[in-house]
Parts: sequence; C-alpha cells; structure tokens
Amino acid sequence: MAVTIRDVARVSGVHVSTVSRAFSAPHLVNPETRVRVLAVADDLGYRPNRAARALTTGRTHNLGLIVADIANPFFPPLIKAAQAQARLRDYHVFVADTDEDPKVEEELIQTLTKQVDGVLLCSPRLTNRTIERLRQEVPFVLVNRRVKGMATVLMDVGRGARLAVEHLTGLGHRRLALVTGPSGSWTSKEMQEAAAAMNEADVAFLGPNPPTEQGGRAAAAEVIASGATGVLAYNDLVAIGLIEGLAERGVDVPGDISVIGVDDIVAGRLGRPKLTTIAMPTATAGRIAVDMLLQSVDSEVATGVTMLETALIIRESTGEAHS
Amino acid sequence: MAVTIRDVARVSGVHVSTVSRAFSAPHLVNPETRVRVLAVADDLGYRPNRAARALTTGRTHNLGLIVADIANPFFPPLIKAAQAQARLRDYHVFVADTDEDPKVEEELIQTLTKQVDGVLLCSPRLTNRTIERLRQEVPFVLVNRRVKGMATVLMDVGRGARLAVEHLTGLGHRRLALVTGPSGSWTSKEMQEAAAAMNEADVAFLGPNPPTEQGGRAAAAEVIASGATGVLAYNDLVAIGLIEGLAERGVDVPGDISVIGVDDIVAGRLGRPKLTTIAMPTATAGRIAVDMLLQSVDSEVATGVTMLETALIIRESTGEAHS
DNA sequence: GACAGCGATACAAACGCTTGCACTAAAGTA
DNA sequence: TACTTTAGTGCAAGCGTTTGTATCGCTGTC
Repeated sequence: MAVTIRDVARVSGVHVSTVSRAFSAPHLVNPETRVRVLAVADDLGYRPNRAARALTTGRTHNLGLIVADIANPFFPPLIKAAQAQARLRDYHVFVADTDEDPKVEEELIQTLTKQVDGVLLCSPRLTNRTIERLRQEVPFVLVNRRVKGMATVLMDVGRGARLAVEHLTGLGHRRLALVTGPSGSWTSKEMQEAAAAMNEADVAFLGPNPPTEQGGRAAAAEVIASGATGVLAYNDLVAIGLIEGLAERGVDVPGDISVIGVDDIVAGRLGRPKLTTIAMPTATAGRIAVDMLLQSVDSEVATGVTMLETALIIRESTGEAHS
Repeated sequence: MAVTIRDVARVSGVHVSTVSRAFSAPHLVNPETRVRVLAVADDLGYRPNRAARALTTGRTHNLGLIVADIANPFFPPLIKAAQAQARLRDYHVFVADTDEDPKVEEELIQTLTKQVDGVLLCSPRLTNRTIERLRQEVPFVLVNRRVKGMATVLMDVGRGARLAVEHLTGLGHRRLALVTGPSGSWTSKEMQEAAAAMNEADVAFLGPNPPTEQGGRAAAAEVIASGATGVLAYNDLVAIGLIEGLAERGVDVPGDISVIGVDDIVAGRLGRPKLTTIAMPTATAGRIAVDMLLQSVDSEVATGVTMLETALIIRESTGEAHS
C-alpha cells in the first residue's frame, strides 16, 4: 500500500541499505547514486516510516508534553513555542492534559514513555519521589518545578512575588494576603516562601485553591475576612475570579483592595480593571525546555537549571491604600 | 534495556506469542496462563512498544491534530477535549501548529501521515484540491471547513451570523460591517454568505484580516470609514482589537458602534465592555471529531457531516442605534 | 605484479511485536 | 474405537528500517 524503502530500492536498482544510507548517511554513497535514489524516492512519494526507524534506532523523534490543563491560558503559548521548536529539530510532540490529576499524570507518562525520546513536564503535580522514579524510564525536563539533579526550566516567580509585595507595600498596604494555588505546585510554594521572607509586610496565606476563575471567586470571602488590602493571587485566572467575587460583595478593585495576578494572560490585559501582574516568559520557557530536552536525549546528561526572568507589569488593579 | 515481550515470555515460561495474545486476544489463551503472564508483565514493568505494534498491525494508535494557531483562545478547549476523548479510546495525539501557513500545514500532514491513524484538521487553510489529494494518504476529519464527501464537524456560524445581524438590525442599526477573517477560512466565507443573504440590512465587507487582536485594531479605521454602526467581527480576538482601535480613535462601543464577536473566549467575557458574541461549542466539536475520526479509521467510511449549534450571547458591546 | 587501502555497495541480522499456521492433547461424536 | 472438533500453545515469517560486516573492483605502492 504505502511506498517503502524497498520500492525505492527496486526502482532505482540498488539495495535497500543504499537507499537508507542515501538519506541518513549521504557521505557513504556515491553522489550520483544518491541523486538518483533521491529522485526516485521523490517520484514515488516515499516517506520514511518513523515507527520502523524508531524500532532499530531507539529514537522515536517524538517528544511528550504534559500539562495540567491545556485550556489554562498560561499553557498555550508554551505549547506553541515548544511544538515549533521541536519541529525545527524534526521532532513531533504529543500533547497531553492531566486535568490537574497526579494519577492521570503518572499514567500518561507511563504510556507515553515508549513512544517518545523525552518528556516535558509542565507544572507537574507528582511527588518528587514519583518523578525521580519515572525519570529512570525516560529523560525529563521539568518546567515550573524543581527537583534536585533534574533538568529544569524555572521562571523566577520568587522575585516576581517580592516585586509584587514591594509594589503593594510601596502603595501603603500593610496587611496582605496570598491566594495560593494547588498544593503540589512549585510556583505556589515559591511565592509563599518569597512573601514570607519579606518581613516588612504582614501576609496571610489563603488556600490552597484550584488555579481557576472559580477558585478565585470562591476565595473572595476569605480575602475579605482576612482584612487584607493588598492581594497576590496564584495566577491571573484566580485574580480575575477574585476581582469578580469581590465585586459581587461590593468590594472595589483597586479602590478597596489591590490585586496582583501572575502569568500576564491576554484576558488580564483586556479585563477591567486591567490586571497588574507578574509576566511569565512562557514561550521562551517552552523553547528552552525543548532544547534542553533534546540535548539531554543526545548526551545522556539530563541536568542543569535555567532560571528565566519575570517582570511586574503594573496596570490598573493596584492602587494606593487608604489608611 | 527496556523490558520486552520476550522477557515476559521467558520469565513466565511461555512463548512470546502467548504473551502477545494474553494482551490482545485474551479469549485465545487459558485464563490461568493469562493471569500468570499478566502478573509477570506487571512485575517486570512491561509496557508494550507501540512503535513495534504499529509496524505489524498498521495501526499506530496515534492521532494528529492540526490547528492554525494553538495560542488562539478558540483552539485550546477543542484541543483539550479532543485529547481527552482520544485518551479514552487509548489514543495519543500529536498537536501541531501551522502558524496559519498552508505550506506548513501540508508539510505537517505529510510528515505526520505515517505515524498516525488519522488527522483532525481544524480550520485548515489548504485548498480543497490539496485536501482531497492528501486525503488519499490518511483519513481526515475536518473541523470548521466543508469539503464535499469528507467527514466534517461544523459549527453553525451561518445561523450565528444571521442572529447577530438580526440583533443588530433589531437595535436599529441599518448600516453594518463584517470584518472578515483570513481568505481561506470557511467560517469567514460562511459568515459573509449569511450576512449577504439578509437583505434587511446594508452590510459592507471589510478584509481579509488576520484573525488576531492586531487584525482587529488595524481594521478600526476602515470600519469608521465604512460608516457602519453595527459590526460583526470574524472572532472575539478581532472584536476586542477592534474595540481597542476604535477607542483609540475616540469611538465608543457600544455608544457609537456596536460590535459582535465570535467564539466566546474567556477574555471577551471579562473584557470591557463585555463582548456580545456567538458562542461556539468547541469542546463538543473536538470530542465528536475524534469519535468520527476513530470511526472512519475502523470502518474505512470517512464521510458524514455534523453540524453543531451556535448561540448568540448578548452582553455589553451592542446597544441601540442613535439615528 | 602482488597486495594494502579504499570507496561503494550488497548482505543479513536485528529492533519488538502480531498473526496465520501447525501441532498436541483432550473432549465430543458416531 | 476411530473420527472430528476444539482449546491452548508454539513456530516462524514479516512489518520497514538501520547498521555491522562482507564483498568487490579500483588505485596506488613498493
């Protein structure tokens, strides 16, 4: 049915191995033979069967990309960039969604393992132990999560959180709240630690919450109860939900309470009030993560940590405190 | 290195074929043997190598999902749903981004072809001829694009557009404009046809435009020049950009001009003014498309058209016309 | 003029799995 | 009892590649 290397060999009057080498080891075949073979291949519409190739070489030329929630606006730019970068290197990428469920996540990795050369784990909810175990089976690069000795791409939310707290205290807010995310989240922990380390402010930790609009809306009451006038939310989605939840309770942002998000998603830029937020270089992260992964696939060294800068973008959801 | 079917066979004292059948044809093996084999397999951590399986069976158990732009908020829910549905059926999915480029799209299909059992083509920009040619090589399901005789999932934007026009004329708008999308887009054509067929209104067609915020912003001048007071935009992103562009030129929405988008993305719901829009059942589309694809993979019949309902959601970006 | 060296090619095994066929032993049938 | 059937299993070919090794005809060297 499909045209194979054998067809090309037959038509061009050489052995299959010569055809194979014409593609993958050009220097081993006579230039004339090569052009002839290539011409025939093109003629016949030959496309190498990557599954077959994978079988002998052990390289699938596929990557796995596992994220907690594709629909979370944080991820698409990362997925897009990763996929583009992979394509540049002649790799295809499986995208899988765990629905924030560690069980699903592990299972996904297990089944993907045999068909990929490596996997990108974005904001994994797995335990360190599990990650370390799974790592035996397939090279990883972690995004937004630190596990000792593993290749990692991080975005410096710690610094972002510090900037955010400084911004808030600079505006006169004394009592702050951090609306935390899922409990397994490195980002969330990082933000907590950064905020806790700043002793110029008195900050309450609220959560954990699902990293969604709903999560934010649901946290509104708790935020009000905390008495905080400055809030740092786990991400923009949560921040937006929170602002809505506060509005429903008659609390104005930034009039009564200032809110800062994380991620700089489009919706925040277009919302009302426009969201002050910590911008994450997600596309860059995706690109770099793929490069690291490919490198560790080739060289067997799967280590190194890349820390990417974040930036505080001040828009309209933060304002002066009224004492 | 990795544990294969052979290891399982050796340890459990049976032939590889028995192990194979224990997995894929249980009724052909003695129940006792089967449980023993399965136990050993589990013990050893055996995972079938899908590439090898693909080689013999011709089924990769992979799907390709090709979209114009992952970062366009229209797609993530579709991708997520498709991926989830595929997983349910024990399929993995390659996600690829064409960057709205037909060349890239074709190339992607070509390289993916050998590693997938079928591909989902979302809002393809390819010509019908090309699609029909490519179809010889791999089963397709088209989303948001109609090609005769091909399996298709459509969302009824035509009806949506009619509702939108009615809504606008109902508000007293007489001069309308349609800010069209990319020229290859079925959706865009569909909207034009629907709008043109409504002779109660005088509608100008503006475009084509890139389906982005920038595209919308850039169209602002043209919209003003057209004299229209009611505008239907290709999608929410364009609508949002347009509203911004109009604001920059001192034109208020919905005060001076009413704007309707398409897609019902999150950003529209949170924006200011909240966008009146045509909601698209993207998640449903993704789910159904996968089911259709899998069905056509099995049965060789790759036809049938599913039309999904859309709905006009009236929010704040449309208002009465001032005569 | 015999031989080492080399470039180009052919050969064949291997990758991990599926599957049609052959075989055996037990069970059913006449 | 002799037969056919059937359940359970083994055997081996084959899927489309890659790749180490063998082969072959040259050229160049002493």
